[in-house]
Amino acid sequence: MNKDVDSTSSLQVAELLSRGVEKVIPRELAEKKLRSGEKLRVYFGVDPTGAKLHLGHSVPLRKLKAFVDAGHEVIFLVGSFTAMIGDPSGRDIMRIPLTREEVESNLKTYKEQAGKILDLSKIEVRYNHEWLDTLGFKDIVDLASNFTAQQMLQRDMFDKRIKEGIPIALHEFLYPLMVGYDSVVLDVDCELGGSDQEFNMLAGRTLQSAYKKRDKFILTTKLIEGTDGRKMSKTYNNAIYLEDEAGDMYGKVMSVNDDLTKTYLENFTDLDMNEVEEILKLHPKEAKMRLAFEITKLYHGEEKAKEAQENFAETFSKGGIPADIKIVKADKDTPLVDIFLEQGLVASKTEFNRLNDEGAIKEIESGVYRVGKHRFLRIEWQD
RNA sequence: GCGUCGGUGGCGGAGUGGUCAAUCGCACUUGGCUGUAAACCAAGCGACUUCGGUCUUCGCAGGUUCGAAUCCUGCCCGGCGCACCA
Repeated sequence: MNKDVDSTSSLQVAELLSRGVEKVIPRELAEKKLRSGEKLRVYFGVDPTGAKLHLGHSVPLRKLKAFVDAGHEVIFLVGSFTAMIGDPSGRDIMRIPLTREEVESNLKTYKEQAGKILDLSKIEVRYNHEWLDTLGFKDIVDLASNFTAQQMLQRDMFDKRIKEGIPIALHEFLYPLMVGYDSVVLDVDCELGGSDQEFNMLAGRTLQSAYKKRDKFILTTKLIEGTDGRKMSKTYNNAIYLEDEAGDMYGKVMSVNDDLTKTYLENFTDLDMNEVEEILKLHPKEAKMRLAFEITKLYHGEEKAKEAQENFAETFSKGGIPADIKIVKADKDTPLVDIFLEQGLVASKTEFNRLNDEGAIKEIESGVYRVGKHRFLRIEWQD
């Protein structure tokens, strides 16, 4: 049952602490704990906010998996209580608190997505409302006494908000206390999180050592750029989602800046770093195709990934017709505009006319239309 | 509560009675060049149109005016200051 931890070789420790990792605080403690050969208690906390997970989210999840694979005791903490409050980190406006019902439905979605990376059944799942629900005011005051107003105000986003006159609600200061208290209850050796969680995790470290005398180290994972080089985020429309179809996923990776191929290989695939180096010696396009293949394979399996690759080559390199092209039947008297509009290929008739003027609408073979780069439709005309 | 400033298109941010479907930047779309990369060049970016125009937009609701995003009234929302420390 209690199998030996097999991550004690320096090489494995180095990989655990470097790949996809932004910071390890404090480093010496992390190395000492990992080298000791003991099974560590590690946790990763997430507020189920209902977001669609993208590759950026996969970095900490994959790191968590690495800890599971190395034989450590891993806890997946659901911020069932904290999600109702909202994390101010990285936010320039106040977050709207969620209801418990929303949290529950979000969690379901989250688990489905995270399940693509992690086998959640192998992990202990906890919910922080278990202990945060019942905390009294006295306990909170006590927790708060471990921090100063200055520490809170120094945080970037608060500083920024003050300068820009955007409100900071008082409860937003409480968030780090709450997630910090999670550490106290769970009493762990290590906490994982995105780099935006550094402050919160450090607060947990302070509290845990004050209350439990166990010193944990924290490990933050890197923030990876999206397809256009900016931070991967829904708002920038540059994210590759875990739920993207194989073809889509492959295509999106192909549209990423060449400069990011290495970063993506390192952080989004399981390939050995030596192999990564080999791949990078290829022509940039070849390297990226390999990257797209590997990522697609991870989420859709080898077969789908191959199909996606072949389809991509056929459609875009040769200018052919995609294998999964949408087919509609239409009366031969129906104007093209109406069909396109109905099928969502264009947003309005005006847009249709505009695209048409620009030469963006082409009939690449009888009945097969291509709008712009990646909108296709096959129409079967009926008499 | 009082005072004060402000709410404009995905975002930032002009405009302060007509020439405003609304300058500009970013984002986005499309064409060119390509490797569906980047960079670069060009065009577009409310809807409908018989391409002449027409219609709906500038927090919400009314009003003034030949005419309002622009003026007035009321309402809603937000910032800041004051009210405690002084």
